[in-house]
Amino acid sequence: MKPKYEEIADTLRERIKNNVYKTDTLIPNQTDLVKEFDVSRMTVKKAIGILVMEGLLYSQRGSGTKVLNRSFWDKDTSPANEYDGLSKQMHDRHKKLKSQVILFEVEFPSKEVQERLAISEEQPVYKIIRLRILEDEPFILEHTYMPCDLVPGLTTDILKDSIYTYIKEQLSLDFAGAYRNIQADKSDEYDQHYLNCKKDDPVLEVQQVVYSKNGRPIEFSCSRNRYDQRSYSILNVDYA
Amino acid sequence: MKPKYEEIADTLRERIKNNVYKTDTLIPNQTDLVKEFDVSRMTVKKAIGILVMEGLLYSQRGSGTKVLNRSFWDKDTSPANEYDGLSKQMHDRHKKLKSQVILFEVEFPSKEVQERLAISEEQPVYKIIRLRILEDEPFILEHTYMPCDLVPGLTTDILKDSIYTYIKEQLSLDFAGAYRNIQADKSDEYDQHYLNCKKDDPVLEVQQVVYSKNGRPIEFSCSRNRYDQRSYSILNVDYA
DNA sequence: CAGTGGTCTAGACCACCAG
DNA sequence: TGGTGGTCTAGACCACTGG
Repeated sequence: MKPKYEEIADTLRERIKNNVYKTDTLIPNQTDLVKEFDVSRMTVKKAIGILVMEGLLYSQRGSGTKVLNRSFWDKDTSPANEYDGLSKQMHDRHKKLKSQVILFEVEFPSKEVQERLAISEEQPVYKIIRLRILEDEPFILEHTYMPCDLVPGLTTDILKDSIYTYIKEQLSLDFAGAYRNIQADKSDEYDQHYLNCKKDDPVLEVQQVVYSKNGRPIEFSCSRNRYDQRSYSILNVDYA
Repeated sequence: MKPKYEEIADTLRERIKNNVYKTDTLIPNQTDLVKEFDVSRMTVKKAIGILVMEGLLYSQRGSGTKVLNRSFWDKDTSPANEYDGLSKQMHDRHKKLKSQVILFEVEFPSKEVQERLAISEEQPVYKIIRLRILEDEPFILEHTYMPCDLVPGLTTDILKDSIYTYIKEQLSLDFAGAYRNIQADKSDEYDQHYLNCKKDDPVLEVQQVVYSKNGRPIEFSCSRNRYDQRSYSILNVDYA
């Protein structure tokens, strides 16, 4: 059962997308929305707060809540605050994503992996290297580590499809959040070979640790992105 | 006057920093905090929500609210969701930052700048190029555009110091949020000259648009960062 | 000035996790 | 089963914006 404020947020989001609430106009005030949805004002406000965070609305005390023009971001960039997996992201954009499994094995974790996944050296981890191919062009070279006990039953078939879908739907594990670090780097021979890039092409490296809702890190990964194919975007709003 | 929930959030943050609430232990439950601060539970919850967003606390229904171990992020990375300006960020870390003004002029905006700053072609903008030097090493080459009418009275002296301090303290303008895009790029001759980097060194490029609280974009800038000196970090939490 | 959103209260019920 | 945090209400007062 979804909370009411999420339902309301979904409804409002839909209205913005369908131009029921037009860009640069004010949406109905909170008292009217209270009447329409028959909830208390705190609930309406919380729903609006979500859309403010998403950059769709902007509230100003004294004047009202305005629909923002979001058109010019949302291009080919990846929102750096989503971590639902590449498969879903590309599926939503109707892009064709394939994954080539380069390596899939089990090992004891190195010092760094132990730290990132907060596990001991005796807890085995999957080590996965995948090449993600977008519209038949090499795109991202992805090194992933996951604790075996948290993600049992992984197979090559799953890796070719979507790990995240498997985790969510088969294992019923939810994500609580993620920590990411983004930097530029020179490409090494490995990158050049798989990403099919030139010797002096840089790569965009994204390291991330994803946490599951029970508090344990579920994934540590390092993505080497073709510099000309991928960029990250971040929207930041001073919470209202 | 700060809202109560911010005051409480500050207090709790302080306690975490001072180890009054220790890592991996539970903080007092919300009913106890209600008694201590003599506020309603909604207010306590909102305060906790802020710290959850900051990655300091983790709440779980049924068990309590735990202090997280934040130690291993927060190194030399820059949080990608702060935009208080480099001067403040480095001052907070006790790093010595200097700025060399390479260009400071006024012009009519190009098509791209018009779009980003949401202004017409007749509204003049400042065009600023600064080299930011950290601990006597070139660090970032920064191209900035700002609408003249929003930021009147800019001088070279201000540019050498901190634009953001000037905007906040002298002009009393507050920021509402920012939008950023991060990507890797090859360095051009301009970068190589000023950042003192090699021909095959990549750069990390960050474009950003900062919005003021009245809703207007106040800055459009493009930072070219030395790839070996700077990375961005993002913490993402599914709002609780 | 009227109207807006921001904060806050004092309750209530519910979903979830532990022992 | 007892205790936790998550949601929600029906009010209230305040701060700010705009005419």
